[in-house]
Amino acid sequence: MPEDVALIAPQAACVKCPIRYRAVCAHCEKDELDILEDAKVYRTYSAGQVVAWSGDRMDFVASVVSGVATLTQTMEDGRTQMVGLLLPSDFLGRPGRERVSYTVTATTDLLLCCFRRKPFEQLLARTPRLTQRLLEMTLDELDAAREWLLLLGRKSAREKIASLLAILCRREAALNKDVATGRMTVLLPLTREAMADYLGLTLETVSRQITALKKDGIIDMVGKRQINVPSYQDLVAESGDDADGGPLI
Amino acid sequence: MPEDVALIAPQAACVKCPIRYRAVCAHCEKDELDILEDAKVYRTYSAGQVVAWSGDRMDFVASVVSGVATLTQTMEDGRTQMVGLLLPSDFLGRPGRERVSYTVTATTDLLLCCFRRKPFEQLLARTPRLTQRLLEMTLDELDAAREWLLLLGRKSAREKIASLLAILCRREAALNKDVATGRMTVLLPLTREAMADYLGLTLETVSRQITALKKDGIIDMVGKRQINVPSYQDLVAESGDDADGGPLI
DNA sequence: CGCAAGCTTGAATGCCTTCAACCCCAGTGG
DNA sequence: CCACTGGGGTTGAAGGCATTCAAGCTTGCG
Repeated sequence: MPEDVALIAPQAACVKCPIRYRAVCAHCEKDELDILEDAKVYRTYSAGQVVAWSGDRMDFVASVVSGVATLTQTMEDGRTQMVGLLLPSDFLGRPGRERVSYTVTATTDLLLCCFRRKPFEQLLARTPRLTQRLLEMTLDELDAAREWLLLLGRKSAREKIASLLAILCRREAALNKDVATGRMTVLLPLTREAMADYLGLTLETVSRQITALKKDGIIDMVGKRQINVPSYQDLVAESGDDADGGPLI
Repeated sequence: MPEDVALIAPQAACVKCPIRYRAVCAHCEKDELDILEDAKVYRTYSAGQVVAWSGDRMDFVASVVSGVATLTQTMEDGRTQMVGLLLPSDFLGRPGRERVSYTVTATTDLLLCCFRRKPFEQLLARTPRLTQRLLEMTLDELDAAREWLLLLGRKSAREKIASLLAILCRREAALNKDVATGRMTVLLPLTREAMADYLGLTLETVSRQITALKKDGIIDMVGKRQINVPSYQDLVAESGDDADGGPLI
């Protein structure tokens, strides 16, 4: 099998799914879940693999079950900006649109729970609960994008790095139904270059600022990818956000 | 009446509304429209007025009928980033959230078609068409936010200005169910400072780059606010986007 | 008229980028 | 076994683009 084709993985039952209550299917009842169960296919991608190129047809939408994927936009001269960071339970694809607008890349090994687009759209049309959940998730993503606009538009390189690490801490904590605080540790799912594309910086600047945060005791590292945060609050203080940093409810 | 309280304006019938087929109510049937008709109240704000401060309770959601509003985020030290630009037919507010996350400001005289939040949420819950329309609009806004991320993260000051003007040209054309091309003219709904907040620049840089585009014949101006674009294509060429620049469908 | 808000222009500074060299380390094959 | 290789990462020096600070202009309006 060619390396650039996704593997179809054996699939687990929805009721045992680790993202059962956080993904687009969160509020589905038994009968709706049965329909999704029949329509779904698991696919796996390995770190670095491109899931779809901008402009490609994509005949499925999906939930991220495990791993991390990014959405990126590239200008003609090669400048690249990440515009989406998809973590477990996040939704990939836009119902009603058959071509993807952004290049989708697996930055770690990735497991997607895929639904063929047409059947999924039909189910959407007759399952208000599903539409409502997707709306809720899209609104959350819009809020996240707006935080990101502030980061890109107004924050210094140091604040950008601290913000990204704080975001990863919060997502990590949320996975365990917890709240970020005190001592934390994060495994970076991104290369320095991907971090730079997220933050609108160069990879050299990312590297320098990580070194600076390390020197100042805000973080320390085990290898290149594991980051220990002695105090989440101190990290947030470096991010330029106000104390809680959490979204309003 | 104190200046900072919105005026309640006399309201027109929904069937004669200029945004009838583009706003959140676009796909509503007669009976659904009747409910909205009863629940709606028009409010007007004058240019510069704040509609709601970040963190305020807002007991209504609304459609922009005419005029322009912005959503902005401000850091503790005063750095400000615009995170939303609401033009006619755009939706304001988030169902399910009683406090606003961003400061909402009228940058021109503004007419809002307001719905009390609770009744609107109830209608949403039992009117799938309304939810679907709101989902569609939110997805469009997310796409726009992602274009914006590229702009803030990777474009030069000159490209940023050209991009903003091109966006305004496109929105202007869309109002007339048209497509931007050739000679265009835009009335800037934003001060230089608001443009700077949109673009992640200082107002001085905005001013300098507008002067530069003028000098290069990409635009010319009548007063400070009316911008003539001799060639929309030339403007887009300055924006760094590829030729069509339009979103994929 | 005179003021203030919005805007323009100039000069100096600084942050981040660019270009370049080098390090680290895991995987590979002689 | 170990030299080789290449991807990912770090560090240094120089330069550029946008910011900062400052002054002056334009225009609408009380």
